[in-house]
Amino acid sequence: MSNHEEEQEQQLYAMRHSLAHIMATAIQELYPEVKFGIGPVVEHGFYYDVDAPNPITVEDLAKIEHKMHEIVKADFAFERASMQLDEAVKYFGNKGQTYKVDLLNDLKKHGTTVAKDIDRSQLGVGEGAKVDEITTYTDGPFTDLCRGPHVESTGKVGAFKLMRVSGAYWRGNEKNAQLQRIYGVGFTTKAELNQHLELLREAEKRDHRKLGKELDLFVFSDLVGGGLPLYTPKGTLIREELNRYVQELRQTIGGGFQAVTIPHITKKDLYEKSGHWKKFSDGLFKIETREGHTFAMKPMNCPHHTQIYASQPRSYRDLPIRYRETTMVYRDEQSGELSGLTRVRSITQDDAHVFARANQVEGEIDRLWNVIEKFNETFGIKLKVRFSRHDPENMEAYSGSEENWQQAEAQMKAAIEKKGVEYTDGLGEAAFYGPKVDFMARDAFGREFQAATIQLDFNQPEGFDLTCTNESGERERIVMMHCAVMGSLERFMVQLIENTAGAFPTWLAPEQVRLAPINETDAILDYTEELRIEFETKGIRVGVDSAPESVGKKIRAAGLAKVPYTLVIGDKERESGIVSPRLRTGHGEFDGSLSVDEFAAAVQREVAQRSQKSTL
RNA sequence: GCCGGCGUGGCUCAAUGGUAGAGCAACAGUUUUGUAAACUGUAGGUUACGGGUUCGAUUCCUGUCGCCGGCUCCA
Repeated sequence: MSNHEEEQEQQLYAMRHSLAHIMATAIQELYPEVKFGIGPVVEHGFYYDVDAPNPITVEDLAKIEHKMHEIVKADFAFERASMQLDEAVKYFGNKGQTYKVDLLNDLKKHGTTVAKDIDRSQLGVGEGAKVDEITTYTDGPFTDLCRGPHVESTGKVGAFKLMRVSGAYWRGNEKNAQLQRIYGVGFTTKAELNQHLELLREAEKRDHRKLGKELDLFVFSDLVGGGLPLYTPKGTLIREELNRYVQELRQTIGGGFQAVTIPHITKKDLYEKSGHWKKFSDGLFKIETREGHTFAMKPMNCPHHTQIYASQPRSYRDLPIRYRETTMVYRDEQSGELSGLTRVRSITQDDAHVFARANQVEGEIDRLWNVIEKFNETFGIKLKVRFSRHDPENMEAYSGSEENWQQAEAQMKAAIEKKGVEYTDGLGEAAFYGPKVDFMARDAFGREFQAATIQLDFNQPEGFDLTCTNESGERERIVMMHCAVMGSLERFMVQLIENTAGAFPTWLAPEQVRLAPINETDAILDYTEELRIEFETKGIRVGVDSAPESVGKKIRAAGLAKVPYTLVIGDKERESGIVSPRLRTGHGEFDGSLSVDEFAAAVQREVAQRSQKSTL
C-alpha cells in the first residue's frame, strides 16, 4: 500500500469512527435515557451498541439518520480532552452511563493487558499506555470515552446510511444484558456509498438460498425441520460430481486414501472417550434405546475411524494409513444459528483421517494442502489461510497439556511457513483436540466462514491409545490428521453457487445441453429424440424442451436455467447433421456451426478437463 | 438460545376489521414458430399453524413453528 493509500485508509477510518459518535450524538438528543456501550469501526462502516428503554425500531433509524444530518450540518468540532481514570468513572457515573463505567472499572482492575483490542480503542487508551488517564472526545452536546482518531469536525464525514438494528450481548457474553446494535455504512463520497449499496443488491441475486430454489438444487421442508436441506436430483448430481473430483485428487496427489464406511449412530461411550461428550454434549442429537441405553447421532467421524485403525496392531511400515469417507454428521445447532446451507444440522463432510507417525506430519499436511489448493484452483476460488491455534489463557477449553500444544503448533506452523503463503493468526480458534489450518471463504455478502480444514490431533490418539509398532519393536504413539477439502458439501455449494451465480461449469451443470425443437412436427421431434439418445449415450446430460412454444421463449427458458449449451433443432439441422450451439451468456465466444459429433466431442472434452469456460 | 423484523397460490408481489387480486409458472385450446417472453381460456389460497377479542379476523392480541438480520456458539 502506498503512503497515499494508507493516508486515505486512515482518513476513512476516522470518518467512520466519527460517524459512530455522530450517531450516538443523534441518539442521545432523540432519546436522552439511552445508555451507550461501544461504537467501533467495522468493514464498510460502523456500529454503536445502545441500551434504550424503548427498543429502537427500523422506523427510528430514519429519525436518527435525519438527526445525524443536522449534526453534520452544525459542523461541531471534535474536541479531545484527558481525564484521570477516577474522575472519568465519576463523570460517566453521574451521566448514568453504566456501561462506560463498567469498561473503566475493568480497565482499572486489569490494566490494558486484558482489554481486547476493540475495547482499548473505546477506552481512550493506547496500546501499552499507562492506565491512570483516559481521553474523551466531545462533539457538540455529546462526550464519549474514546481513543480517537476523529475527523476535525462533524461536517467532514462523507456519505453514510444507517442499515439495520440487531441484538448484541454486552461485551460479547451471552450472560450479560443484550443491547441493540445499530449498523451504518460510511464512505468518502456519495458515489462510493451508492456503489456499495449496488453491490449489496447484486449480492442478493447471487444468494445461494435464492438460486438454490430457482435452479431447483435443494429445498427445506417445515415437516423435516430447519437446517435439514433436501437435495433434488439436480443438487444431488452436483454433490456427487464434486465429491468424485475431491476423491480423484486425494488419489492422485493426496497420497492415496482408502474408503471406509461407518454407521451414523453410536453408543455415548465412544464420545466420552474422545472427549466430545464433555465438550459438545448440548450439540449432540441423543437417542434413548428401548433398553435404556443412550446413543447419539454422529456429530463427527473421527472417533469411529479410530476404531477401524485400532482394530488390529499396526506396523510403522504401514503408516501413514489414510481413510476417507464422505458422509453426513448431525449437530443440534441452535435455531438462530441456522442459515441456508452455510449452517445446517445435517452436514455432509468430505472427511478424511490420516494416522501417521510424528515425523510424517509435515509431509502429510503438504499433500493435503495440495489437494485443497488444486481443487479450489479449478473453480478460481481463493481462500484465506488461518492458523487456528489454542489460547493458553483458556486451557479449560482444550484437551492435552500446554507442552503438547506447543509442539503440535510448532509442527503445524512449520508446515504453513514452508508453503510460503500469507496467513492470519487464529488465536483461540483451534479445535479442542488440536491446531488447524483453516481455509476461510466468504459468502456473497462478505460474511466469512470456514471451508477447507487440515487439523492436527494428538489428543484422540492418546484417548484411544492409538499406536504402531516401531523399528525397535516398541509401541509408539501416533498422531492423527483430519482433513476436509470442501469443508462440507453444503459450504462448498454456497461458494460454488455464489461465485458462479448459478452458471455452473459444464462438468457440474445438471443439464449440459438443451435441445429446442423448432416445432412439434413428427420429423423434427423424431430427429430431436435421435439426438437426445446420441448425446445421452455419450454421457452428456441433455434435456429437451418440446413445449408448444416459440423458439424465442425456449431460448429464454434455457438461459434462465443457465444451461451451458442450447441447440435449436429444425429442418436445417435435420438435413445437414450440423448444429449451431448457443452458449450461455459469459460461457464463451463461439458463434458458428459444427457437426453433431464434433460438438459432442467438444462437450466431452470440456467435461474431462473440468474447464470453467467453453472450449469451443 | 437471545434481540429485532417477517410469514398472502409453485414463484414475485397487491389488498382489506366485512368471506383475497395480478403477473410468471402449471394445465387446456388456437398458432407450428429460427436464437431471451405468441394468443385465449381453466384451475390453483382455511392468507404458516393453534388460541383469544369481535356480530364478523387474513388484518388486532397471544402462543407455536419457520424464515431473515445480528449476537452467542461452531468438533
